Amino acid sequence: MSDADIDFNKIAQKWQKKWAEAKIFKAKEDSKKKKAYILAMYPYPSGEGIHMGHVRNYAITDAYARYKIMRGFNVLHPMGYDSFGLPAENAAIKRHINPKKWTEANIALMKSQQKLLGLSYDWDREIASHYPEYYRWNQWIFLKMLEKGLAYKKKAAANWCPSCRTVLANEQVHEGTCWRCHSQVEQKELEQWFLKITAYADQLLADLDKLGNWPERVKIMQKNWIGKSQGVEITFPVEGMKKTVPTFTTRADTIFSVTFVVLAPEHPFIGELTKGTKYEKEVAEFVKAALHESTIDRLNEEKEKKGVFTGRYAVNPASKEKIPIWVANFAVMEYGTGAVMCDAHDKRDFKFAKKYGIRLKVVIRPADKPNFDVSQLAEAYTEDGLMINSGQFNGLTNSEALPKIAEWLVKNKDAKKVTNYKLRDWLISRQRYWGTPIPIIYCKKCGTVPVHEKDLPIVLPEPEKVKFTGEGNPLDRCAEFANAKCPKCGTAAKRETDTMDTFVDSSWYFLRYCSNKENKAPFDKKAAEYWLPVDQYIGGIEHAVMHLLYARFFTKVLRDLKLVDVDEPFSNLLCQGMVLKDGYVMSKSRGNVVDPRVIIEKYGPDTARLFILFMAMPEKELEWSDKGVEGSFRLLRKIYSLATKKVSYGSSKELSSKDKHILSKTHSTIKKVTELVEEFKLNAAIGAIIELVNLLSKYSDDKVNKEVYKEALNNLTLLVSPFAPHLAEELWGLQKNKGFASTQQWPEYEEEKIDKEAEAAEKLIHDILSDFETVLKLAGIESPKEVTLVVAPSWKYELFKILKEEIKKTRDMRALINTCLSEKDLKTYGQDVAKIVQMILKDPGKLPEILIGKEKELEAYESVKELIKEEYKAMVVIETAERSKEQKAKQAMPGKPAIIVK
RNA sequence: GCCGCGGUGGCGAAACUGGUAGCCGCGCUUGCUUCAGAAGCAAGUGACUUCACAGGUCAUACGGGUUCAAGUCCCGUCCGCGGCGCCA
Repeated sequence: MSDADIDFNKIAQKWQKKWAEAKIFKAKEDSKKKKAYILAMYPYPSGEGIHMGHVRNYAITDAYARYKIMRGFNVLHPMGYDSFGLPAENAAIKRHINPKKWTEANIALMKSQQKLLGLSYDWDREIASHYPEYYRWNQWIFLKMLEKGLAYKKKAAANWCPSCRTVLANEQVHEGTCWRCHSQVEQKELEQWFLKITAYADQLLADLDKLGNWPERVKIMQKNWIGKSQGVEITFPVEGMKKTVPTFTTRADTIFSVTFVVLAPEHPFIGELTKGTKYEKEVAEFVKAALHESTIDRLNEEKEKKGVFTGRYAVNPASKEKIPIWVANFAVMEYGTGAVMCDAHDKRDFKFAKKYGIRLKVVIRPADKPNFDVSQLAEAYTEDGLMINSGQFNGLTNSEALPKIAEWLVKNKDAKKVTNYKLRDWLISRQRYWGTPIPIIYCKKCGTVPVHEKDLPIVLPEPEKVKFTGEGNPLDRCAEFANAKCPKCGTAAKRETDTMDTFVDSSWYFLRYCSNKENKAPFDKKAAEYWLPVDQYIGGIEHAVMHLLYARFFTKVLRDLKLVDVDEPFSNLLCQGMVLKDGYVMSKSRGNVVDPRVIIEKYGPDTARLFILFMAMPEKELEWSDKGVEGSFRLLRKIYSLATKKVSYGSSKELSSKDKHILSKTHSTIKKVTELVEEFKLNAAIGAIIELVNLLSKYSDDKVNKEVYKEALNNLTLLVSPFAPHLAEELWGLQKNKGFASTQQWPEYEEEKIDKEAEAAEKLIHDILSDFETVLKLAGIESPKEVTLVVAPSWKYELFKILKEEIKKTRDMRALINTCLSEKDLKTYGQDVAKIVQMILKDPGKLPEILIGKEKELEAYESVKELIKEEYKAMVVIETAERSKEQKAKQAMPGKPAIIVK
């Protein structure tokens, strides 16, 4: 069969069918087997189907899952769809498409593409979050949280388009205007539901330490997101009012420097402070304008800091000075108390004070500048130093003073110790149709009443009954849905029409896979106990904080509800780098999506998988290009033809050096690939496989030993299986093996068969011979009578190899140099390795014994000698290496290697 | 802006705890094979220097520093990507 006849797609279809028939990827709880739960983040079913980023995610996950299967694990490797979300509703609004049908068509599309790839999913466990059987459990968990006091309602701001009378997602706001009507977007306060993730802030922080196999960067991001800080809340009495303004600070050492206080524009005191004063109007106008800006904008340090004086003064509890109270856009209500004490040792405060001519005062000076004054400063002094202008604390360093001042303020009842977090409670209300209805009923008599558990699920009305105009929340206008009876008193009442953030869906879906058909609970407890935690979770780095933090939070809540017995959901995490196209993440809006089907149709799924894996290390970001995809295809074809090639084997029972080389390479490759897969360096694992393939194809005409060659091919097939499973199955069959390659035992390497020197020697022989043949050609000699080989060992290479080993052993370069060189030389040449190497190169006679490792090489030269003798019937003389001779030899035969033919 | 990550040949990229920078692949060059093309096989391929070999010089975004030794560690700058709480 010629190569052109291989139809990789046909092979793929054949084996996909066989796998499905034999149900080899069906996962079943089995307490006798060690389990491995391998999970790729479930995708949002986009209208574009899957793109190369998905292929990367699935190829990585599948390779690992298949590897684990071959390692004898009971593997759970499921797939599902994160099928609620805004795009479906946008499609409904813009193009009048039924969001449910749209979503389900997208799922069908994605699934068909995933099936093309031949992934080892247990499709019987498929889930989708828009199924009522799924989201009823979102509602159930919500009710449990409500019981526990972990769900509550409060006012919060949302983007509001006044002309569409609707809430907008950040995504729907373009440069401050509505995506549809381009009206100016406002911030509007609405009553919304929150989940109390802050109750778990400490645990979420502390348990990061348990996640030893999470990428460090993800843990750091989560840590910063939680943003725990210890500090004090200092109370500033307002002059002339029976009122105090509390402010949070971690820098109590600067209290004597505090010369003004600023309030966030949302701060509830503002009205009261200015009521009836001449400042009232100006402040109100400022507040109104400031509230149009988003929080990110306001915190942006480059953005202009703006503020307005309230006309009121507070008293600094430490210095007793009268200090002005301002309102400023850089203060935010969400952090601390919404009020900031400002001083000369903070960049932002300093700039603000300069701008508005507010008095500043320094309390920390550099140790070397005794006469330090605020007038000398162009910007804030934020370094450490000695305390000045701070009463009894003068002379201390500021880090010494900090706890003392805090203590003193607490003792005087001007402050209390508090722990502050940047983490805020999770706002889950969305004013949209395509999400999980929040199971709450509002009754005029009974107030806010949770839906009865037995009445779950609260099912969304069919899309046909809902109008998607882009105005307001469609559910509000659907009387059939919105009208309900109060679960308590039975009178007419209104249903909550907000739906849940889709991050709720994805916060526990990994549990649902354990028992996706369970209908009495979110999941079967026993099954979850068996499968959890997820042993390997794989997904994009873009989920480093939100999804991964919410899922951890849910797991802890479910643990406290005694539903699961783990603290953490994902014991190992791999964040794959993103696949970019033209510098950006692939997305429809950018129009840079690459459909994998183009590659699959042309080359088959194995090529597509192999190629994306081979392109880069999984963690690294990747700029997509299909340049080189041919290379992966060629590799598969090469493996195929290698496995189907008729080889005439040698008859000798003795293993030749080539056989030894093959044997060693086979086992060293098994070792390497195994280690690399464990480390997820899949690109390098494929590289190692390529080396073995190249070697086998090089030797396949050389009368190799049958057993050795067959063993190599069999092992190669198994090593290839996680990466190109269809091809592996095909070859497994052709090699007359039974069963599926996919379920075979992963090959074990035998250390004693690995002989690095045999591998190196073979390479050397090969190199010399090919050089020799080239020289013959160049010289126009057909049958030489006498051949002199002048062998120049590569000292530099040897030297560095040995030096490297020695350094590793001794960890002391100097000691090593001393054993190699005399004191005089050391002085002359310094301690630069390169120079030493040069010196040694110039005078090989000086080489210390450790540098001489020629024995194996000599053996190789002997082999060359034998081969030449056999082939050319010539007499062969070997002259070992003096550098001068090497050079002479090279000069005698310019352009080519150190071989002289007589 | 803040948090995190990255910047290495013509291209995708390797490099263990600092120790020969560029594994493997693509592309390219030359040769073999072929009626021809495709495919395949063999050799070469960071840049500069040199008739050429040997050799040398310079190279991991930029500028400094630590070290016998830096892609790797430290400081600063520039550029790119992700996240920043209603995209998922």
